[in-house]
Amino acid sequence: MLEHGLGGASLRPLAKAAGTSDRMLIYHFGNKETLITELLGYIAALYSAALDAAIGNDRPATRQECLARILAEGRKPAMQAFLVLWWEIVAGAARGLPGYRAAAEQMMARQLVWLEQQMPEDDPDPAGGARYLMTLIEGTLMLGTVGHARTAREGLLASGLAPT
Amino acid sequence: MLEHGLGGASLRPLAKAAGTSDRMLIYHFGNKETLITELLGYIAALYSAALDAAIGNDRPATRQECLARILAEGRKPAMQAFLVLWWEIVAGAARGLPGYRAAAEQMMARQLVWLEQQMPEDDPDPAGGARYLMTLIEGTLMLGTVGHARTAREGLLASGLAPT
DNA sequence: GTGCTTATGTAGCGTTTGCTACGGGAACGG
DNA sequence: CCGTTCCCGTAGCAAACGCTACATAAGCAC
Repeated sequence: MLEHGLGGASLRPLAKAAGTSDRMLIYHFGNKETLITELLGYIAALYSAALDAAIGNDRPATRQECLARILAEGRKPAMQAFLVLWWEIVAGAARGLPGYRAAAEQMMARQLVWLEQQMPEDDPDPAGGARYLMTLIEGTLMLGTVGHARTAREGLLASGLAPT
Repeated sequence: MLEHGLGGASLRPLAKAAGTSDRMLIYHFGNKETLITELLGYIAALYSAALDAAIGNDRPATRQECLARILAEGRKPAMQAFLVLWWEIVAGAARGLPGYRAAAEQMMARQLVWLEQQMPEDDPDPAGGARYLMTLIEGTLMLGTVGHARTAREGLLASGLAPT
């Protein structure tokens, strides 16, 4: 799925990659639309599980360190491949395709509670701070995928949240 | 184009919307791929022109006001329709489709210089500040399109850059 | 053993895809 | 007037699309 894309993928190559036939995909899911929808739900759950697995038992001491850790997480190759799918989900949500919006919303909500848990223990405003960091993170990720990683880095640097 | 999408659109409905036939599209552009590529370039230029037109001669007094103005600009219906296309471009850039990355990079670079010009006159660090605001803006836009506008707003509020 | 449900392969349906072959009309240069 | 070039319509190609019809096993209930 990661290499074929979500909406643009057709049943036959997808089925071949899964080791079955297009006939079986339709048999199990009824039609392509519900296939995609259920797949989006699966991906969202998978993402939740990945977040749970990535939760460290040592909290960062500062927001800056918190941000640095998360961005380092996002630079891992596994996450990189996932990001390609993520932007397709965002695009689908923007276009109003069924299921995309719900999946994206769920994943962001999950990421938010994860971020709140990862905030420094003595943070004066964990809830607001998590939302602030989240906005910065998503902006950084987007700028990174369009070749403006440097812009984002310099922005964070100027904000005082610079990941050294 | 705005309603048919970029990559997912097929020649015939596209041509019909443009008042010609698919035959003509191929005649003028050679094939679909260069059609899309040139269209991306055109969109990037169009975006640049829109930014030029939106440049006010009165600079905002504070970063906060600067951010508020830009986000208000992004909430206009015309921009809303354009955003749908934008996320498709980001997704294409992430997937490595030809032309997408270049177009996205160009548009972001253009937006950056625009933002620098729009920074408060007495700002201590216009370059860094613009990059910081840009990261926040893109994060806010993304969260907005997946139904988390509230999250972004609360984040900006907690950051002290709250648009009232 | 006889039904019945579940799972899967083969073949193909009708449509859409990007693209091409062919031909004709309009404009223009000689 | 003739040839060339540009422009565009009609028709259609081979491939791929989502999906269906049909046959066929395998397992399980009785």
